[in-house]
Amino acid sequence: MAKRYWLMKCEPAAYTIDDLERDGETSWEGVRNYQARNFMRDDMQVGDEVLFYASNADPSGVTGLARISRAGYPDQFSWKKGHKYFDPASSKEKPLWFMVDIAFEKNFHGTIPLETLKSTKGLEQMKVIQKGSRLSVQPVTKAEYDIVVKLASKIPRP
DNA sequence: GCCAACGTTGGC
DNA sequence: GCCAACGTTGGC
Repeated sequence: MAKRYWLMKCEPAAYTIDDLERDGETSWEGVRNYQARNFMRDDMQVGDEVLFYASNADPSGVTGLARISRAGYPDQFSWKKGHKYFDPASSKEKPLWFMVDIAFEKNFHGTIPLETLKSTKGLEQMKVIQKGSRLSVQPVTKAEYDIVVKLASKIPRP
């Protein structure tokens, strides 16, 4: 299957691209949205490219790149009683939720703000710029991905 | 911190 | 199966 492209959101309070750079790789558990789960369970493949998006940030926007390093597998936190991601509807035998692993690829050392994404030609269809879009895992096209990577080169070096 | 938009739940 | 109530997301 051809390589796919994704955008994954995370609040800086929970995890940042700096954390991923330090860790090298991380698991992406805790997604509790069916649409997002389906993408992780059914469509994400090792090697797919990821735009790392910081939500609820100042400013919110894309802060780096990652790559899928493990395709969808059951979110074991969903059946750990007492865990914040516990869901009684999920079990080892019948997992309800899924997760993937992602590997660090690039730290922009800056942010491509949402506002820039909104005003950039070719990105008009991106879900993340639609008002009220809450999907935390969403597909992007190769063209969109390439445009965002190009925008990253314009972020001034720290 | 506010609040609009969204997804989910549950009563009927 | 509808829809009001609720909890959450996320921009500002």
